[in-house]
Amino acid sequence: MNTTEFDLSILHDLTGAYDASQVEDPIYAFWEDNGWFRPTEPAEGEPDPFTVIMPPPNVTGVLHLGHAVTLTIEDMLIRWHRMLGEPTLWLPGLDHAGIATQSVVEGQLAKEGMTRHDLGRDAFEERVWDWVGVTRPRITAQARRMGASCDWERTAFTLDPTPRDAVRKTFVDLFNDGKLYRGARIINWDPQMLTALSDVEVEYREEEGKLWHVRYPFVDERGNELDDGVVIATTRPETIPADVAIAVHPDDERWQPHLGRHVRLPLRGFDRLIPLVADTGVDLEFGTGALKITPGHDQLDFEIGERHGLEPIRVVDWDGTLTAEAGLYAGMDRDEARTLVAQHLEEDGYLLKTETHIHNVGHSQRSGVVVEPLVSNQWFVDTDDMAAEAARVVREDEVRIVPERSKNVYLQWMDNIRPWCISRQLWWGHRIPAWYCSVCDADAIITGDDGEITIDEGSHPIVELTDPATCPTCGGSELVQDPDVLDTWFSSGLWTHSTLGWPNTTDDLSRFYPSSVMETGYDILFFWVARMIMLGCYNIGEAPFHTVYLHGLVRDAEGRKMSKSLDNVIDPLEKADQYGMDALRFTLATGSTPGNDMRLTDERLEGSRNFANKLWNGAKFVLGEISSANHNTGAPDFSSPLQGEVPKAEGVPPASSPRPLNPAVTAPLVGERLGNNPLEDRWILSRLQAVTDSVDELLRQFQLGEAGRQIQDFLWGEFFDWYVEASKVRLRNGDLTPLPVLTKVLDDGLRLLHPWMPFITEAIWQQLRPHLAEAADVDALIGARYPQPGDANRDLQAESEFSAVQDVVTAVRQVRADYRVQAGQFVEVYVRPQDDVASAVSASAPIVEVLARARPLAIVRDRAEAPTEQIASAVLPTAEIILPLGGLVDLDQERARLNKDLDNIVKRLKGAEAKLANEGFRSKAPAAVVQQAEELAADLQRQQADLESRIGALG
RNA sequence: GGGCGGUUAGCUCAGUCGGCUAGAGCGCUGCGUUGACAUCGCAGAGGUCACUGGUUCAAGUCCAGUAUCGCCCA
Repeated sequence: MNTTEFDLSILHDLTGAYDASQVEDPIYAFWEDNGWFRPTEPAEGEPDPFTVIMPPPNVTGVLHLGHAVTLTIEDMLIRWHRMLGEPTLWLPGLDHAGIATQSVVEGQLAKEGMTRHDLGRDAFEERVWDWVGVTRPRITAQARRMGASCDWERTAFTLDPTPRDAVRKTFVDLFNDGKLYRGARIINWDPQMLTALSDVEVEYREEEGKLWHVRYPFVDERGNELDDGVVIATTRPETIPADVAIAVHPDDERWQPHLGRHVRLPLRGFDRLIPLVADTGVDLEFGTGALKITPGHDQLDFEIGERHGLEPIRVVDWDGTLTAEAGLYAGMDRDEARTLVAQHLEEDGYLLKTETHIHNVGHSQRSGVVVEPLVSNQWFVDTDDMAAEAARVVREDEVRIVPERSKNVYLQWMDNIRPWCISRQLWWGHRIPAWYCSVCDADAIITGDDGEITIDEGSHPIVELTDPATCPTCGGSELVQDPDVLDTWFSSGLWTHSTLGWPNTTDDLSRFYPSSVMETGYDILFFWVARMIMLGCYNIGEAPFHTVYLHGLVRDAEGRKMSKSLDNVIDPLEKADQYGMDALRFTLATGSTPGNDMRLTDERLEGSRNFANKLWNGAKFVLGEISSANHNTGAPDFSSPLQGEVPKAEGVPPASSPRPLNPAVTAPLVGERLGNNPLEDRWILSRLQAVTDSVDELLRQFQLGEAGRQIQDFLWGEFFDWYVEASKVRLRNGDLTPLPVLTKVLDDGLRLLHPWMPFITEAIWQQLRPHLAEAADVDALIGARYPQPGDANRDLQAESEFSAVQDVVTAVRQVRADYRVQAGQFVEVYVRPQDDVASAVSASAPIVEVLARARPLAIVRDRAEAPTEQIASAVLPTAEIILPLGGLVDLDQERARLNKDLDNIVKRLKGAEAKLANEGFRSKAPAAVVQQAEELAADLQRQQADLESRIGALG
């Protein structure tokens, strides 16, 4: 690899607190310049590649916290696998986002007092491309700041030539397969954007409306109105002009005798008679049990209408006003007409009652206006077969969904799928590759006043892989292309393979399809994940990824969803400026469990920043010690201890001239040598191994948050709080033997943490690298090997022995704090350890002395060797400690302290004895559990006796 | 209406093989500026794990139901 040496000088000015702003950008450039983001070249016998296709952010706008979560999680997975030595590909891209981008640009035009129609289609498209030219680099720059280690050379855009070809090929294949057709069906219409929407682009919100109870009178043979009739309850009286029937449930006995009779539309200006039909789609419980059937403006009614051969009537027009079919209400707005219709019904005596009613109203996801279901000529994909296959691959675990519960959500949706409306009346996107002959389809091609065309019912689309030149029927050459564009999700649905070169057969496609993990938010499970699985299976014959990982949403401190209208949107880059990108990433990555939402607060970001700072300073200590050791042995030292007084950049050696290393720092820590190391060394290395094992397991289960928390707990709570402090005892005596341990734990700790906090770990590791014998072949932490699980350094005895030492230190500190002993003052301490830890405690006496400020410190075999007067004491599971504090000791206070401990011990002993007295426990619980309980009871008994005698001695 | 999730310390959340004296961070109380770090250290207080019942030797954890908050679908 052609290596760019990392310039250590950027770190020289950093003193005291860690300053992310000086580190992150140079580190990112260092990785990118050295080609770390590219997959390795294919090689014989290489491991299976690990592949992630990035969910393409919209070219509109800026990256938000949702993107930050996506990029963080994917980057972590990629970095982890890269460090496992697998070929990794993380393929980035951008989505043209038809409706979203178009509305942004239309908004810009509006400010200039223009509409897209003023510009015309071509000029408008050009205008959008200009805008995309601005946003694309902005978005990729933001992703770089977040540390995304994706392969920018493979960046894809949904409107690039290859994805265009993929769209064309899929459209043609589906059409020839009979799975894609043009037809008049009921769709969701956005009366503001003036386009059709798919079902999933409609958001239902509960709103308070009214339920009008309206009587539709029966008529006699001569058409005269009778007194009785059918009462229906409706929320939309303005659609009465579009009513074609009344439906009741076939099991509803009330209406059995009347089926087939007709009622009259009770509205002024209408004399329409409509039949009473029976259909199982009617809800017996709702309203009056009778339903007015308006196939032109309701999904369910449309289906009922189809079953009964009822022709829809359209009374609501594209712009949300009423059509000529609405009689005297024509031209009114929907809401206006509703009020007036209700008023007329009341005046005419057909309105029986009005009640307030909470119901779900569909709104356009994009414009927010109430959608109008109406019958329209659109392109539909018949998804039944594809959905069946897409359901199968998930049901049979060919595709695994994390968290598991989402599997049911997915399957339920797939099993109830409906035709997918894929045409949009927009200008920005993939133009539908269908043409119409201006001769054969002359009736269907309608040219509006503005010169724009629409295609009416009964057309004969020409769909071919290449643009047709002539009509296959008449041979005419005047062809008109379909004016609509495709649903953006149609092209995103192909993303898993169009980005790899499909429909061409490419090396990337065969090497990287299917990808390993598809990671995205659970909110686009239907929009995107479902479509990718359907289309991936359809086009390639194999599901597009092995695992779907769905993350939760980021909410504000109050748990609210972020939205522009609430003005509670948190900008990830602003937070990164404040706290550092590593801190933001760590917070997002450890803030929740898979699939659960999280709240982002400044307090949590502060905590992560503090952790980064702790790491920086802990590393500073270790590097400083290594550095001075190298000075002492005469080895040349070019490293920076992360402080200001170090040699400047010219001291950095070229990579080709390795420095001599101090063997005290680099000698391997295994086998006999480790066995002879002091307890604290064996303990921390065992703990390191335990954490490594656990992290490996958690990562494999996608428990990224828990894994991150465990690394943090280990580094801060064990390495820095205990081992580093303990190591100072030997180091201050001129004993350098802790150095290899400090080096090893720091090295592995940085490796473990790298996927979460890539910048700071790399920055520190670059300082550490010159001291690592085993890392000579790797220039960067990003490419170093991830620590692997194993047993070599596990030492359970060392863990329990050191735990006893920790208990002694903590207990001494506790007594000191209770008696307000001055923090810096050393006090005399006697420790009477249990036999099984006695030698370990004795050997660790120097550590106890320093960490507990216990001097002189005596390790004794029995109480007779320690003072008995004016003492404070504590009884631990593994030891008793005695502090002769002289005048500080207060008999009442001491009695209270010991009694409190005794109460606790007695309570627990009772519990333990009750458990052991239970025959069922002894016979059914595993032997190890029983034995553990017995040992615990014995310990507690001894502690009880010790405490009682201590209390007795107080008089 | 159907489905899913949450309910654990003052707050935000972990606790994914049932074996626990239920943890962390923040906040709070006391002490502290000790040669990596005050973005810090040491010590402490604080919980009937929403409720009811069940399974089990053993339940925060499994099952059934209830309450409540939230999400998805109709």
